[in-house]
Amino acid sequence: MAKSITRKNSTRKEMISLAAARLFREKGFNATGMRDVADAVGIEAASLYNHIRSKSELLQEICFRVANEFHAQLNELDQKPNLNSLDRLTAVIRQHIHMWVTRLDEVIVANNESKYLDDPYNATFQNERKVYARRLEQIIEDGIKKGQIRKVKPYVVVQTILSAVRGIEFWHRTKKNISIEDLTSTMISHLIEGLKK
Amino acid sequence: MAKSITRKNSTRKEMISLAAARLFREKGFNATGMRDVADAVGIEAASLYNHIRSKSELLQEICFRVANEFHAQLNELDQKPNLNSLDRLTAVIRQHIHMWVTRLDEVIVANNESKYLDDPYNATFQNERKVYARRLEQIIEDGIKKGQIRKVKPYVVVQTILSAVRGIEFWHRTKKNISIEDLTSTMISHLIEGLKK
DNA sequence: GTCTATATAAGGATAGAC
DNA sequence: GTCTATCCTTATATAGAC
Repeated sequence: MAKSITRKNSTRKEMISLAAARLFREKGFNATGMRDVADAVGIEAASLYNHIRSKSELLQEICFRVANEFHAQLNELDQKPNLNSLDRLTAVIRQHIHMWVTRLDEVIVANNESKYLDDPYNATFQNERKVYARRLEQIIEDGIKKGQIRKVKPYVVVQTILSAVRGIEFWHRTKKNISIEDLTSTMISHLIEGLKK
Repeated sequence: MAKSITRKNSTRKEMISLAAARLFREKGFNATGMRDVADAVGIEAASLYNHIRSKSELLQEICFRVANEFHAQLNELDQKPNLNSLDRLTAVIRQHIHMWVTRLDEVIVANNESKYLDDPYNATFQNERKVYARRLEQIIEDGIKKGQIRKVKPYVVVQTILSAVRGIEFWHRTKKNISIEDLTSTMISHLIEGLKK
C-alpha cells in the first residue's frame, strides 16, 4: 500500500521532471514558467507544489541525475583494466554520444542551464564537471606515457573532445541524412586519429 | 558639432552594448535586468532608453555584430586562392580562437543567448550560422576531392571543429597554466591531423 | 492531490520634471 | 540626457476549499 503510493508519486514526479527538462532545454530555465511545466503535464501550476518543492529543485535533480550517470559510466570503464588509452577514449566518446541520443533534454539542460543552480549546488556541480574532466585527463596522460598518444596538452584535448561531443545538440536541429553510426564513426576517427603518434 | 554628438552617442551606446554583453554572458539574457545593465554603466535604468530601444535590441546588435565579423573573416580567406584545404581549415581555427580570446563576451552571447532573439531575428541568425557552416563544409569537400582529407562526413567534421573551438568558453574559467599558443597548437594538431589521409 | 484565488516580488518600459 | 516615480505585466509560491 505504501509502496503503490510511493510509486505513484515518483511516477508523477518523473513526468514533471522530464517535462521540465524538455522545456528548460527548449526555452531555457529562466524563460520557462511553472505554468508552462504545469501545462505540459496537464495540471495547474499550483498543483506542481504537491510534488516538488520549487522550480530550483527541478533543475537540481535534472543536473545531478546527469552528472551521476556520467560518473557511473566512467566507473564501469575503470573496471576494464585491459583497455588501452585510445580504446578507453573511444569508449568514452561512444558513451557520451549515447547519452546525447537517449537523454538529449536532460544532458543539454545539465550543460547549458546548470549555471542557474543556486549555491551551493552550482559550486558542487561545477566541481563534478572538473573532477570528471580530470579523470579523462588521466587517460590521456597514461596514453602519452605509454607512447600511444602524441605529446599534447591533456587538458586541452579533454576539453576539445567534451566540447565536440557536446555539439551534437546542434546536429540534432538540422535534417541531415546522417545516421548515428556515421556520426559516431566520423567523430571517433577524427578525434582519435588526431591523437595517434 | 553634429559629428561630436554622434560620436558621443555611439560611444555611450557602445559602452552599454559591451556592458550588456558581459552581463548576458555571465548571468544569461533572461536573468539580466535592465537595472543590472544600468548599474554597470553608472546610470539609472530609465536613462538607458535614450540610447537603445529595448533589451531585445541589445541582444540583436551583439549577435549580428559577431555573425558579421565571422563572415568577414571567412571572406578574407576566400581571397587567398593558393591555400590548400588543410591550411584553410587551420586558418579558420586560428580565427575562431582569436575571436574567443579578444571578444569573449560577445561571442559567448552570440552562441548561447541567440535563441532568445525575437523572430524574425532568431530565424535570420540561425540561418547565418547555417550558411557559415555550409561554407566550411565546402572546404572539407574540396579537401576530400583533392585527396588531402580522408573520406569523412563534412557536416560532422565541421560541427566537431566548431563545437571544439566553442569549448574555449569553459577553458577560460579554470586557472590552468596553458598559454594561448599551447592551446592553439594542441587544438590545431588534434583537429587537423585527425583529418589527414 | 487538485483546484481557485491571491500574496508578494521583480522586470521592462514610459511620463514628465529638470 | 538623466533623473524620480510609476504603470503594467508576469512569475514563483502559498492558503484554503473541495
